[in-house]
Amino acid sequence: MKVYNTMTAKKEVFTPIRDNFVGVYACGVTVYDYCHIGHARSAVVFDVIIRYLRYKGFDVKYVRNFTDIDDKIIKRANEEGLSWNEVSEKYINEYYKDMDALGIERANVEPKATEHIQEMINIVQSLLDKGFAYTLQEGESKSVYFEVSKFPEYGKLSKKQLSDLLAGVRVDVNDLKKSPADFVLWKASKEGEPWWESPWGKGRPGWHIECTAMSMRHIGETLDIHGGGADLIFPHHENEIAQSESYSGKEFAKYWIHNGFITIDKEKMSKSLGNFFTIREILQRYDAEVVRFFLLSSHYRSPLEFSQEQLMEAQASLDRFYTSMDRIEDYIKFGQKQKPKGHVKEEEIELSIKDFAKEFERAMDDDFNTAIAIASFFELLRIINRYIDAVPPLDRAEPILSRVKGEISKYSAILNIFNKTPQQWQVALLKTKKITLSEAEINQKILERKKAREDKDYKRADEIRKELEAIGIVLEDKKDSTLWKVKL
RNA sequence: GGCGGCGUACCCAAGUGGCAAGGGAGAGGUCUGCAAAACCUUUAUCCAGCGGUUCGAAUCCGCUCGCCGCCUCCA
Repeated sequence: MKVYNTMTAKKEVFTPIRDNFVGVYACGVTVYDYCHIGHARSAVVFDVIIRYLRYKGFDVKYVRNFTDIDDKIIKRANEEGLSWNEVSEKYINEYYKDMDALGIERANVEPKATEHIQEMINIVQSLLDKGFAYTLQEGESKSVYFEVSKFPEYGKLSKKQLSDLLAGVRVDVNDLKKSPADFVLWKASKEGEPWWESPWGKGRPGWHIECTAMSMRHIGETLDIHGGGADLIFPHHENEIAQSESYSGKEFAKYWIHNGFITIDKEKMSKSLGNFFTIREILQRYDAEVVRFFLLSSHYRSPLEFSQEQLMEAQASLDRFYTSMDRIEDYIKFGQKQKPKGHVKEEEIELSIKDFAKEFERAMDDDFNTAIAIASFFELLRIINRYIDAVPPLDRAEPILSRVKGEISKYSAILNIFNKTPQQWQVALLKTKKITLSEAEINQKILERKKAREDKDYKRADEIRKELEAIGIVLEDKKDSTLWKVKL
């Protein structure tokens, strides 16, 4: 299995540090607002990576944190007249609502920064003791800064030269830091801000230190995989490396995995540009599976352009998938009603199933290429459709089609898409398309039309078809039944 | 300004040295009471442009053009 490592800028063979154990730490979210589709991408990407690592037999410990104290949370609390922890608690709950809807599995540990204050203080103290950090008096208390020049490898992840960084930096006149590139480990708290007691007086943690404290406590001093959005490479992960490696004297993480951005009109989606969509507003109009499919339909490192058209396409692809699945189920249920039209050998289907599994793994082994993994499902379905078209005898077709279903559900569990029944998919569409007609009512209409057709009252039958189509339901007549589908 | 990435058909999107995956859309056909689905055929002699390396390049190298990201909080 190969994984692209931001540190080396190459795909590398993946080998865990400790036998079969894989410790993964992914930077989660700062909980001060609703999550947007960019957060969803990161969450879905790492969800699939974790699922695949487990499928490969690794013993994965997945840690994903919540940053529950920082400037934005404090600001939000002041705006809403709440305490900082009421804000963080609220948005953690909202986070779970969105992520659960998207089928994101919970991490093994989901630690909060504020539950690790003591660990952070210990690390900061140690960095001071070792001479990597210094204090500055700020008001009543002191802040602690990491002195970047003490870490010669600074910039190795983001491929930046310290001198270049300093050249471009905006100098704050009030800044007493030894160097503008130095970053805060522990912040002296200002009047009215939340604080914790520390050797430096009342203060709160800097942003980066929490990840060092939490990853070391829950995994160890060296992580197998550290991940997050590409925007975290600098400065967040760079700073984490500096403080962690200075503290432990060990490599902080073996593999660095970063997902690309969601763009809108080619520009990065961001709060400041105001061009973002929250997960929940998208889920109003599209089923969560559509969103997941969309997010996995391109490689995780590529930029991904978000638009209505993209979501519609994802929806159409899923519909095609479920239509084929329905056909398979239908064949198993009703079997052969016509004379065989060809002679597709079952051995060939066996082979195709094996090819599908191989192709899926080959794709995922190559830096989690979900785009190809998804394509492999469609390739298999095309072959199965062709097989069913040949009208094979049921005694031969039933076992092989059941196997196809089994294989599909085995691999779809890794992506956590393609896992509904065709029926559930259509019901999900009724909901997102805001069609108020119930399944029972639709079936009633179908029954009525069936009678009309039996009486050769095609005029009435067509009326019913048109009536349903007007509210967004299309009918497909099959040999033994009529299938209803939501018009896309 | 420094560093990095991207540019593949009408649209989305794989492919990183050996005849250009997959999905959507379009066209023609088979099937069908009608319709749909499905299947078959078809849609890039070519991968931003120009040059080079090679028996051979979308894939490697150089230059040019265009777009984007990071350098400040950010998934």
